[in-house]
Amino acid sequence: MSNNETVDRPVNFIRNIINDDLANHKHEQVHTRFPPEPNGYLHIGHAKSICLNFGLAEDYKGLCNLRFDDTNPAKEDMEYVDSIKQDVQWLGFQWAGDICYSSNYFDQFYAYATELIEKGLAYVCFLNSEESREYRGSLKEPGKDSPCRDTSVEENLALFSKMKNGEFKEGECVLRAKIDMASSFMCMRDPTLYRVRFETHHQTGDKWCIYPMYDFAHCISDAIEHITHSLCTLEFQDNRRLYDWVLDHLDDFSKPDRPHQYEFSRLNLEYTVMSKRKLHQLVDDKLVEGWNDPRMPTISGMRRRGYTPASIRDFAERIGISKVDSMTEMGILEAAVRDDLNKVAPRSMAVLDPIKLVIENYESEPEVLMAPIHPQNEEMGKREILFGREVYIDRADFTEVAPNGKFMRLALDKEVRLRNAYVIKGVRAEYDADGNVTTVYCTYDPDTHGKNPADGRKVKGVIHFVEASKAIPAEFRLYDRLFTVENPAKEDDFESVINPESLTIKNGFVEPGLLNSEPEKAYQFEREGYFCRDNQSVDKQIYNRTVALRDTWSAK
RNA sequence: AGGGCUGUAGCCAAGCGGUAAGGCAUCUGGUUUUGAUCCAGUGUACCGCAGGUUCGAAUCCUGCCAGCCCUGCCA
Repeated sequence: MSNNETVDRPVNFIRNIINDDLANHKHEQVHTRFPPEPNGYLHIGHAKSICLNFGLAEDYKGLCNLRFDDTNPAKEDMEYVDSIKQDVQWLGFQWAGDICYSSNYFDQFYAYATELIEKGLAYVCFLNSEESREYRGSLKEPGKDSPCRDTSVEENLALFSKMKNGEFKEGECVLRAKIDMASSFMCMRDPTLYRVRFETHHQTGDKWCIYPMYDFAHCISDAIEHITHSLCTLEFQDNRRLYDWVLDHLDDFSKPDRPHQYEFSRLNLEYTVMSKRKLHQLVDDKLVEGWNDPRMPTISGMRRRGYTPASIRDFAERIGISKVDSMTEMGILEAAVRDDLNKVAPRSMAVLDPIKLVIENYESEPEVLMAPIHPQNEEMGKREILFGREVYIDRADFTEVAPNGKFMRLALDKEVRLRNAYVIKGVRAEYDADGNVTTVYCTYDPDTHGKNPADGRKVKGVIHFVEASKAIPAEFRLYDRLFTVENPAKEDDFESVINPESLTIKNGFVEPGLLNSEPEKAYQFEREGYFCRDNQSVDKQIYNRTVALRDTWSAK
């Protein structure tokens, strides 16, 4: 690659392979693909693969296809193809040309299967699934040949044609590759290439009643699309032998520039699950609101929660690509969002757990004050906030007697600054029957807006507030990890280890300026965290907390 | 004697025979009208273990140990 055109990315073993392939002119242009099966929603693990495949294509000025690996109509649905397209685009990537479907190649797969039969490399097998399993042998013992293994080419051709024409029932027979029943790779013990399924396919309707298996379809799809580097996760390492076998035995593809498969480790994130099966189960069992529940590791859930495409791409870059079976800390993801949001999120003030604060020496009507939208970025401008005799502050920001000299919040007879406004001093507090503070009374120093007290006294603490008369009531949804253990997938019953406090709802107030806040748009509620308006309840004032601010204090 | 992979600081991850990058986390200072940000500093990593080759090994060889994956007509 030419130096000054490329982005400075962390190196990884796949980039090393590509660099070699380009240097040796094995390929002239990089062509990758992201090949999801449309049988569920995309999650952060898919995002890792998307960023890898599309990122490689971008950096090497190559191409990346979006291909739906839709060879099993029984599990697939258009709902999923639509959401997958949306998620890929939302992440900021554009596929090369039209969307591809493995099902586009059904005619070609059929022809290539026929080629294998003609070469004596595939046969129709009538063993049922139990028999087939017995014949396969075990990890330590070789399998034995199917009685159908010696059927003549002519007979096999006729049989396969009958399969295609619907003359066999589901499960009655399959097309198998004739490889080696004693191979140490289980996937090479005469693997199934085609099975009979009387299913309506979301793309091809009822045209077919036989469908190719992944191992047969995937390598050929890659080859048809001229994919150069076929990247997948570690569990397909053994399957690579079959990938190579199929392409090497087909005249169209047994060439040096055919695609090759390379495997990297999938993403494991602490305190969540990543398998589609488990995610499906959470949705089906109504343990979450849906695929787009903000606690889900799905792209749509994270989008609703307030994660940005940039933060997810940055996360993918931070964790890198390797073959190590690893467990990534949530902290890396959180650091990535905070980094992005800190730069772009307008600041605002919201009180999540309000108590009333009355400023006894403030007699006039509420006044308008100007506050920076971003304290480190003047170009973002200023916003109007209200200040008046009655404001809301957070319950956690007041205590009658400061516990120690390091306490930076409001206490009786102690001064603190109301952010973007004046310095106040606690006078007295009122409590309800349960002993909870209801109202705090204070006085303010009118000469402290935008400046420190003239007499030089230092006021260290700053707390946020919302003026009461015009405050907009709002609901705040605070999210915590979905599970209580680092690796819930290891649990016998992962649902038993769900965090009962993964969602906490608070009712408080936001600034009037947020009346028409946009769903999914990030705000920093100062001292509280990053929030965005919920995209599923736009008529209400509901804010999802994306992530709290980094907290180096409360740990004590 | 099944096979395929992987083992570098708490986590992620460079390194590919010349004497251990970087990020996250941690901790310490400084700045600060967010206990945030920002800035500066902060890690004896017996490079899974044990041998061997070499002037020199995380890097090459041998043996061992640990973890993950493979017996769907799923992908």
